[in-house]
Amino acid sequence: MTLPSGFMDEFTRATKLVRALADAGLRKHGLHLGQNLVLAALAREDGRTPGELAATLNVTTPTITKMATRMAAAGLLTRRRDDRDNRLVRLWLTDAARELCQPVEEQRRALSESLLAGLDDEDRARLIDLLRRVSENAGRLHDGPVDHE
Amino acid sequence: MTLPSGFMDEFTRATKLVRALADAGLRKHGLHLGQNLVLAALAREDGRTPGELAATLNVTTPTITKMATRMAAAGLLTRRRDDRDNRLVRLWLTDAARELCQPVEEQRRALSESLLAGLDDEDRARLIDLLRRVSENAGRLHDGPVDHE
DNA sequence: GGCTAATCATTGCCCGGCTAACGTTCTTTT
DNA sequence: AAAAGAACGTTAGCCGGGCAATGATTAGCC
Repeated sequence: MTLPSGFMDEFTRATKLVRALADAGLRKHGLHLGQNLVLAALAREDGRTPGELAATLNVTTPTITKMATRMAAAGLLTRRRDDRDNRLVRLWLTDAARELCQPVEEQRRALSESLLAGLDDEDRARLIDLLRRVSENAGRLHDGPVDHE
Repeated sequence: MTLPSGFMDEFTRATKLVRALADAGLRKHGLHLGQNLVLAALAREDGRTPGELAATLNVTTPTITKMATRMAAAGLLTRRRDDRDNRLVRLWLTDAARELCQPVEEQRRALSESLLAGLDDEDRARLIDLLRRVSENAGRLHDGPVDHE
């Protein structure tokens, strides 16, 4: 009974702090938090559609389109409609964006390392495993409860 | 080398899922995500100022004032200026809000339990401890790097 | 006492997330 | 072939987060 709902408290606290740090780190490269994800996804496979990106990033399509608009304005990507299916829009990274990938990834790795400072390999593996199990539980709750009321 | 930056990935994934579930849960009580925190803080001590709330919730003051505006519109709290110091604004929960406290807290506890399903007490304690250590690392990084460049 | 400083809250604008409504463009069906 | 349907992306509007600038009020220092 020493932890009534201590998990939620500690979790939200951690997310806020980590989020702030990630944002600060990205900002140094002229990126905003979240654009990181689009960058990485497109780096792995260029020319994806907003819908595809949204699915792989676990966000909604409107989130992607708005981010794409800002990133296009920032010269990070270009929009082009698909030739065969004119409903589709394909997003392509610019050279400028592609040059950001590596430093951003490095910065991300460094942040991860800093956050895990003091944890040995066993602790890290355990933390990741526990987070994964929480996510799995969350995923189950997502689909399951279509709701009684 | 099996986890290049697996922590960040798994962490952001977990935060998104947990956030979504918490939001859905709150929504059933007519609350929005985040108002929960204001509610709990005011329940513990009513009549606090936006600045105080912001400090305890680790959020900026504008975030609180905007949330206060919405919550006031929703009939959850009332604004009143301090008599002695007219700069200060004090926020007071309405009876309606106070009646939400317990069910919301219960719902929060239930969510926590669901998320931790399958984890024994030892795992839970470990997870919370690991999160705390991550937060501590993050906190240190927050103050420390006043930045070299 | 009066002028300057510091302290609050608020407002405005940005980013990221959501849902809902809309307009286009294929696909299917008939 | 034409009409109904499905699949996409975009827009609009909300909430929660941030920062910067404004305005009001108090505290401090002449």
